[in-house]
Amino acid sequence: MRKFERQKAIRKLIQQYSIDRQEDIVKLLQEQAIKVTQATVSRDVKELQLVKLPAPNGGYQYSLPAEKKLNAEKKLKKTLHDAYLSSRLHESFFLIKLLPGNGPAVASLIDQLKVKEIFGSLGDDDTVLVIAQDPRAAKEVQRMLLEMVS
Amino acid sequence: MRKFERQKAIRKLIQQYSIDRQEDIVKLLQEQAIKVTQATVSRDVKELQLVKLPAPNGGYQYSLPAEKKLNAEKKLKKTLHDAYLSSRLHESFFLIKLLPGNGPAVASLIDQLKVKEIFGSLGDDDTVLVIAQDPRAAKEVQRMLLEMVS
DNA sequence: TTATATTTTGGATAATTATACAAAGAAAAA
DNA sequence: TTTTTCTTTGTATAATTATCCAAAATATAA
Repeated sequence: MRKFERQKAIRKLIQQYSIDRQEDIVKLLQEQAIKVTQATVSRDVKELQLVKLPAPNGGYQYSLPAEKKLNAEKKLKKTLHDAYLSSRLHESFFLIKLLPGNGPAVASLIDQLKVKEIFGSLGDDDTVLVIAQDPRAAKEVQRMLLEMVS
Repeated sequence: MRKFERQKAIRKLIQQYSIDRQEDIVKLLQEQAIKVTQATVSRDVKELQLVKLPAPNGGYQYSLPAEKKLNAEKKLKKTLHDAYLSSRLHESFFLIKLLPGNGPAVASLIDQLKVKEIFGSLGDDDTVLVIAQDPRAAKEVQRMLLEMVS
């Protein structure tokens, strides 16, 4: 999906550069051959819950909502990368098989992401069950999580 | 100082209500007999480093920059309230006497506030020395900290 | 496939926020 | 005190962001 990639790119951009205008995001995306308007970026900023943070040195800067969430994502990515074995999608469920011992941590990290499509997740020793709002949402979740593995 | 009180009121307001426009802050301040324009609120928002956070349920909401800072202030207030003995101001220095054992904690909490007027602070067992940018800043700091005691 | 529903997007603009400038106010100096 | 300097504020407006609406794109159903 185009949208998800773009949002990912936006997250990367605001971490990399000091950006204080959505128009600048538009320009930087164009350099990556991603064409969008400020209107779309505004929507993305909202969905990603990015904030325009008054910087300590005067001026402003777009920023991730909380370091927490960021850290959760980093850890999840790392853990998935290390412990991921396989996964299956069925209706609203996305089931992940992991190396033994990693289930609870991964389930907890997924919860911390607070992705709106995810209703909840739970993990036993080597398995995590992610429950999405509906089958379509589950597909989104699958895409998002598999993205992290690679 | 008028400004400091107003900013304090603003902080309180955004914690109490779900506010998504600076104009609403203006209105709510008026109910407290504090008259300001949106322009001033915009400056206050910047100084307080408040952010307009996209809310999880759609919509927006002004919010404190990080819970961290808030917690630090709460703890500091509580500790000062419990352990404060006396204080003195001299040039750029503000010296606080505390019940024994509270110095390090208070110094650390003051640092966490990241008030721009404060250059740094250090504490031994029962004393904290706050070093301000200059004598005027020190007065500000004194005012702010004594405010917390009461 | 074609038709239908859903999602995403851009254009235009409304809504909101930030700031230049000048004036008022407060502090410091004389 | 008066004068000078620094800070704070409002007005007006520039700059930026959010959203309405319609079109395009995408997915789902038939």
